Amino acid sequence: MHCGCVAEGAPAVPGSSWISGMAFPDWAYKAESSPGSRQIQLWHFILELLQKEEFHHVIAWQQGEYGEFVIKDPDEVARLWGRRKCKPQMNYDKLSRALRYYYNKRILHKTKGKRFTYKFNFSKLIVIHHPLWEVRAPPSPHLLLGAPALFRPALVPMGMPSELLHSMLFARRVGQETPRGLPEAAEDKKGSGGSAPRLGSLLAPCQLGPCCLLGSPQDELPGLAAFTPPLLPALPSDWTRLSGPFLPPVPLEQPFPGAPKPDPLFPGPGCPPVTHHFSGLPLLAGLGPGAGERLRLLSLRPQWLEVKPDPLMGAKGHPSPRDGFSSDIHGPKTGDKHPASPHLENCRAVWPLDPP
DNA sequence: TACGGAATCA
DNA sequence: TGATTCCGTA
Repeated sequence: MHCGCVAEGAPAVPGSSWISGMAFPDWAYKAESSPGSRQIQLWHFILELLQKEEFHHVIAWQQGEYGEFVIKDPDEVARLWGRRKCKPQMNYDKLSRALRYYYNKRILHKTKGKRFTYKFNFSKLIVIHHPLWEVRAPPSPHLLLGAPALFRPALVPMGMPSELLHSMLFARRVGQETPRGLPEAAEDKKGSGGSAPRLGSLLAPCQLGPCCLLGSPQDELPGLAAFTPPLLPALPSDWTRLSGPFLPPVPLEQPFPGAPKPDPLFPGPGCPPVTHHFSGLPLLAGLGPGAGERLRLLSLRPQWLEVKPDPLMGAKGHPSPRDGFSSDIHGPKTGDKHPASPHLENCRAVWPLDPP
């Protein structure tokens, strides 16, 4: 599908739920799952709408419920989605069918009893796509999403509260801009393939594909490979044990030379053909209220590292087998053979695809 | 309103 | 693979 679509500037609305500093990983655009196609996925589109203040009248986060959102105007959301996908016949019935497919994937679930209300399972979104992160890059806590060590499954038990992970994801509210970029990974169902998605793939001029971005100033990012984060002091190898802020201070928004200007939000009527080359840097959504503040509380030894019984997990903190991977909790492999470097271009993360 | 099967498409 | 479309059922 090709659309001559577009992005528009992000709402620079103070106090809005917009949280930048968050990047969607490549798998959000099914680069690996659908070779040759990098169309936006519905759940991501939903996130995009949610992060935009101007769409809060049609869809918005449910106050007090992390990851839960309400479609206030189903028809309008469907219309927007149809517009994005150049499917003028789209309606809520069809859109909701697509949403229901996310139930099985546990990306989303329905909030029973609440009309047009769904809830994201952020831990699934992030973790299930990265079941065996093996990072060949130094742990870089200042690169929240570029710090796979923080998100390797071993550190993110499936029982980890979604809202906590959610909080971790939206780092900007900590008050610091963080170079963004979430490592790519294969779809959870793709076990083989041998592809090794890497951090640092370049963004194309159209980051989400013209069709795929609502846009924001933060969207004006070059590829990670082209982005050199500010130099930061090397961390001690046992930084994960340290207490203190979850993220070291990082200078605010870096200028990104050559970054494309945001485009209009949606494709024109003709939906002209466009080649999509998004490689993983659109911004991840907004979030529920208070998450940013919660993030402040995160330390380098987050509470969830302490194994707690979880309804979804066994008493030992293991997830049910259907979660597909071990939840063994151990610290990040620091040190390894890779010299620490604050430069993203040195942060080539390679992880195997999902286990069978 | 919500769910999910089935066929189909790109 | 991720929808899209249609439809029967609850």
